Amino acid sequence: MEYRFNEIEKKWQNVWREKGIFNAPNTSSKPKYYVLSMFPYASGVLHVGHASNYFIGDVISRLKMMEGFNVMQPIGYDAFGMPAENYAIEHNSHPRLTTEENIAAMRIQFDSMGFGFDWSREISTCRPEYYRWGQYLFKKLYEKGLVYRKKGFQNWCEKCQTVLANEQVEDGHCWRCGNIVEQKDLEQWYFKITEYAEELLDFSQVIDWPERVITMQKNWIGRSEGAKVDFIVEGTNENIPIFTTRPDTIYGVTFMALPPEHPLVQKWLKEEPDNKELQDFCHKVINEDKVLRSSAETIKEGIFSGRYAINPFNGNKVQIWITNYVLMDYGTGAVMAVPAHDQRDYEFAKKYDIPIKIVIQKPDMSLKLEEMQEAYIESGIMVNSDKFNGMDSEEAISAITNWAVENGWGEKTVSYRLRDWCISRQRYWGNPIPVIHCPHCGIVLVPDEDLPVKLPDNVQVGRTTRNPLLSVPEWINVPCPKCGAPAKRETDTMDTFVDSSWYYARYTDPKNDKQPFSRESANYWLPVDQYIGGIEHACMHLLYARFFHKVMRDLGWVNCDEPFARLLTQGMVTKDGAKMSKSKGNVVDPKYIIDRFGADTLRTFLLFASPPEKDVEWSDDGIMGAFRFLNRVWRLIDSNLEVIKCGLQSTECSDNISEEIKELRYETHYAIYRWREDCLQRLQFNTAIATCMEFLNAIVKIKDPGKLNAAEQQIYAFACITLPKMLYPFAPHIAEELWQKLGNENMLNDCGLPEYEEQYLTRNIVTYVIQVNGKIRGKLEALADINQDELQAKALENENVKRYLDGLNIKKVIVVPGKMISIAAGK
RNA sequence: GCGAAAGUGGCGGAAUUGGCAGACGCGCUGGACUUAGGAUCCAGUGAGUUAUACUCAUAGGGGUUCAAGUCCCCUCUUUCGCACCA
Repeated sequence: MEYRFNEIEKKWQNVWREKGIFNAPNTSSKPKYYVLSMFPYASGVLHVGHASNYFIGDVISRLKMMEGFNVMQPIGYDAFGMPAENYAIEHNSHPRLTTEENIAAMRIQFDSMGFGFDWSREISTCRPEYYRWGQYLFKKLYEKGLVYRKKGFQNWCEKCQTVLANEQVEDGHCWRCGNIVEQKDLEQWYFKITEYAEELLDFSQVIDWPERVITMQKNWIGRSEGAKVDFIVEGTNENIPIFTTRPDTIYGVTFMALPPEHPLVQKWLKEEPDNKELQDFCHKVINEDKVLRSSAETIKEGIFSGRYAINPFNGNKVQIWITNYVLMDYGTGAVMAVPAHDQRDYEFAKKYDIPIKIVIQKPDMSLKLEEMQEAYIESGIMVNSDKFNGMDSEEAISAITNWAVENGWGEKTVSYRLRDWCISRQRYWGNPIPVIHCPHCGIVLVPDEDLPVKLPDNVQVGRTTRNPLLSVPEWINVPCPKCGAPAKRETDTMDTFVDSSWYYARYTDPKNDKQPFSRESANYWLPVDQYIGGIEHACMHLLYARFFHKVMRDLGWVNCDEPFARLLTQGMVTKDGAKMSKSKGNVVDPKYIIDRFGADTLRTFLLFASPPEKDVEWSDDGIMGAFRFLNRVWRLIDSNLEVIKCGLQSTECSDNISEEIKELRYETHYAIYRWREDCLQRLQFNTAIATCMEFLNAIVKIKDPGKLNAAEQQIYAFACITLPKMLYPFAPHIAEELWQKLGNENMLNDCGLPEYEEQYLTRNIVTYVIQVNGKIRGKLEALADINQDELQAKALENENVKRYLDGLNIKKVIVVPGKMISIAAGK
């Protein structure tokens, strides 16, 4: 019978569904294992690139089931957001409809690929049953003081008509549409992720995260230790706190640098409305592109404020400059400028003829002001620094900080590059922020019993460039929940990254309508044992989710410290060297492949082509290779069915076994051994599949199994029945079919992992390589347990070896048991 | 500029602790067979050389070692991340 993949795949997909084998119970005698692949955006189409991500999770999930775990592998949809809204606009429809249509289409696609998802846990972030709890979480965060509103200059994408978080700005462009990001002064909602900065730097509770992701997050959070020091504005009692990582250079301060956004500068602007130069400069800088402005290549500019600050350490009076190179939202938003020892300050001082003062000398004291071409930023010996002179500058950092603390001028502090997370978006298709603005009571949270704040349906998306919610007065105008006075709903919706920051926890209890999830479910399943997703989320989703998880822990909802114990960042599928994408027109539709070769072929090819974390280049020829392989497996078992079944029943234990079959027995157990290493220890599925192929080649070498004696048939049958087991995680349909054909009544997820026997992992005859002075000069076959002297003697008898030893004295012989004999010889 | 990872046949990729470099697959070459298929089976396939023998070969150069793709030093290239964060 030929390999009818279409029939087989449908058959088993139905069986799996009917038996519900992938529906994980929330209680079990088995240990739990939670496998999760980052949920897809509800775009309606899965190309093979998406599919390959989920195949990795599916392999792990099936392996863990075989291993005896209670495995949960849920799936859902990230369904809010601009692409869905834009898609609806293009199709002149409503995102609710188009999104649900998309989800239905994706479900069919997922099913056709044979995924073992627990469909009973399916979620979609755009459904009120889900987003209701996102609003509830927002309220909890608000109550904990982790939510605030702030007016300020924001990343704004004109095309998407919304603000963007810093993480969503890539090289000055919108991460979604590529439009140039502008600055707009807006009042926005923030989550205080910085409150958790220190803990987010701690990765001690994750097991197997790629070092790369950890480094990226650490850099993104950007912890700097330093000091805060107060400088007083001369003649006033106004204080300018500065943050510096180099307190050792404080005697070298020759000016102060403030950004135009600094509150003091803003105050001076009000005091001097007629100072045109000052007004113009500040206005110009504030409106400059933020990204451009914060680029190292931008020319530093500034204007003297006419005011002076007093250095508390020496009483020196220094000019206060307003500049374009200081950022308001880092540190204290003010810099003590030390041109001699900071390159940026140096450039600025040179340009505006501000004095430069050396306070750190090179160890050889060779630093001269006249010869300086750039700032000396290394450590050295303290000079011109009063009582600290002669001290090593590294030591001076703490000495000077302590001195400031003792005198009440400053303190030791830590600054982070990480900014608070701006979560408001001026778009319709997102989770409404559950807030009502009352003219009397101010910001009022929507009471729990009124949740969810549902998105109004009667919205014409695309009619206006403004937030469509602004055009629904019956939705906006509500009585204040506190005082009953006419009030207005918040029209901002939440960043979709909020929705995806806690979905992994919702899966543990997806139908709960009393709370986001029960503690029991969450604590049973969490943390996610294996998370799988793209590296592009290193500083976005993965950081946000860790933040949310820690907040939920502090709310007492979950016990563990981290959401994702192990993380695998999978590579993408490329075609013609580029990432598959609709815009590039290089997508491959899985349906096309499945119709022609089956899902098992698609899975096998993608998993075989490269290790999971590396990119895979799409190859039509590669598909053929995988297809051929599965056909060979099919033919082997299908055409030897009777012999195998007979062998399986045999209990013959005679020693009358040919060398050929002994070799097969060795190959079988060795294949199992390697497969287990690759699958369970290294998660290297490409080599696990290669092992399956080699194993098949080894079995096929036995030409006429019908002629084997009973003992041999038993070994042969064991090999043949092991192959479907090994194939199951990768090509589950064909594996189940062959398993059943061989007379098994259970299912493969339930039959345990293939087991090897230690005694068969060694061959009795081993090939030894003989090296002379590091070069291979011969080989010999010997019994594995041969003694060393005998082996050495045999090696020296080899004709070719003799030739190369001619005229030389043997100096040393090294025997590597079971592998080689290395002879070192010389004159 | 700083940091990290990587560099192996025509291609994708193997090589567990330093122990036969190129597993497995693709492609290619030759052959068999035929039910002419998107077949299948057999043999070969790093380069070089009169070769069952040898030489060279894991980006390049040096080193350690009986033995190096693997360890150490230098150089080059590529990819990724960060890049006025005081």
